[in-house]
Amino acid sequence: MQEDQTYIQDIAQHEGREVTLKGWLLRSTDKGKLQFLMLRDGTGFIQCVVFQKAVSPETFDAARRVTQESSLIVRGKVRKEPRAPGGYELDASEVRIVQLAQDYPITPKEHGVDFLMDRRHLWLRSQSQWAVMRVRATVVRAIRDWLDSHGFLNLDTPILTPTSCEDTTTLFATDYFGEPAYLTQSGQLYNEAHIMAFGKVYCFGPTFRAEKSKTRRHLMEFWMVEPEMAYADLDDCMKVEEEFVSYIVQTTLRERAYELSLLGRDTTLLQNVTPPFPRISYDDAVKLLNEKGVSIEWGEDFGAPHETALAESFDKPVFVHHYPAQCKAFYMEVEPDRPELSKSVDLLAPEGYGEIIGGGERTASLELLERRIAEHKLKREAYEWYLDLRRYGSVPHAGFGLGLERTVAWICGLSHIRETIPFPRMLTRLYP
RNA sequence: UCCUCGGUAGCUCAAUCGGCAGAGCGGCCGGCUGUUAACCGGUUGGUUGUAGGUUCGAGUCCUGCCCGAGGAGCCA
Repeated sequence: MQEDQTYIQDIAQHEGREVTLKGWLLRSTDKGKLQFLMLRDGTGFIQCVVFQKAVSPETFDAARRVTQESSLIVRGKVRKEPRAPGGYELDASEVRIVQLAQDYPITPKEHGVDFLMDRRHLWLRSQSQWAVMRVRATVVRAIRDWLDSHGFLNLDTPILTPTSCEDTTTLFATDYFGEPAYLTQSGQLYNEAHIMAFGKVYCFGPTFRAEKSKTRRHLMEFWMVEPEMAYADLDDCMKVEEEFVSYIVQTTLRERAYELSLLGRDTTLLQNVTPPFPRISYDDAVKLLNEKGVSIEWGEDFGAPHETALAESFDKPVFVHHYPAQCKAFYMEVEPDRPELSKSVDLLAPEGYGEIIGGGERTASLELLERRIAEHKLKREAYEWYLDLRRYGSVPHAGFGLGLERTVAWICGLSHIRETIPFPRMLTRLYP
């Protein structure tokens, strides 16, 4: 039987007491007769101090020999220590090496992206990655908490699908007992079936896009939460989005302040993320961009430089609504007075993080949907079930998709999305 | 897919006009009772991505290929 273990996250409750910590060596400093061991156990970090005079020769020898990322068990007394990182220190009485690691490749010094990505399974042990993953987990929980407590039923959608949800992007194909099947790129269409049965729903899972995108904002496999609401319009959609995103950001700021500080994140702008968010129409956004010298023609979709320039004009996430219908998916509702506009809305994050949400009102009209499917040259027979949703009790409805990794990158202030998921799937990387 | 930049020690990089392959870190040995990516002394460490070519001589110049990074398009 394993002996009792204390977790570093609870260390303050054990001040003055003898505890056993089990973990790995993050780094150490050899001062001769004094050894500093920075121990991590997955829940946190603590410095263990080993004085030669205070311990057995075996323990001191173990403390002197232990290498970076060796697994070890340390017994000692918890002491408040302002000189130590974290404020607490362990006066070690016993150090036992579980396994002595040889030549751990990731040193505390600088490394290149390729080197680290090749060793992603080890890189995850570093402090910065530990902080990011804990933020990610909190963002996931905040997403579920908010939706669960606002009447949304979690109902997941299939990952293997017979057709595309949107016509614009590329699909990963696989063999389904002799038939082609595709990895989902959105749960959207199935969500629309769900709301007609359950009212307000969300799906939350991995989605796949075989786009040959090689940017700081793209992964081939990413996680998306997609809420969808029956009897909701574009305005309802924006209200939900701003409450939802504000809750996610404020919860993370409150619960992950330590992790964000490890990442060196300046949270000043994040404190600002409270409802309401500014709203700008596509028409006005085009005008604003041209005034700012970022030229764009009406009817073009925004690229990364446009999104960045727009977001720079506001100190909060900003809604851009009523994009030209030609820029958006076939199922988008159109504005009755101006049928060239879709009732769509994107949410652009500040600081150049770009679009974190895309969504809007879906068309309730069978006739418009049939026309759009034909215009987009989609296989009509694949969408018969979807058209049924308009035949039997069609209602106005709206929803959106929030990209988890982009949201985490924004909150953490990361320059690339690849660090926001444990094992990113990128254009040229499927390993490890 | 396109544009730009890059590939030299385990890592991060340097190498002048084409002329002896270098440094810091890491590792190893030694020293140090307050280190935070410690410091001090010593030591170890090379098929210069790859295949050709030019040259008395190529890390350096030329051509093909491979790999990576940044950006674009597309999107969350």
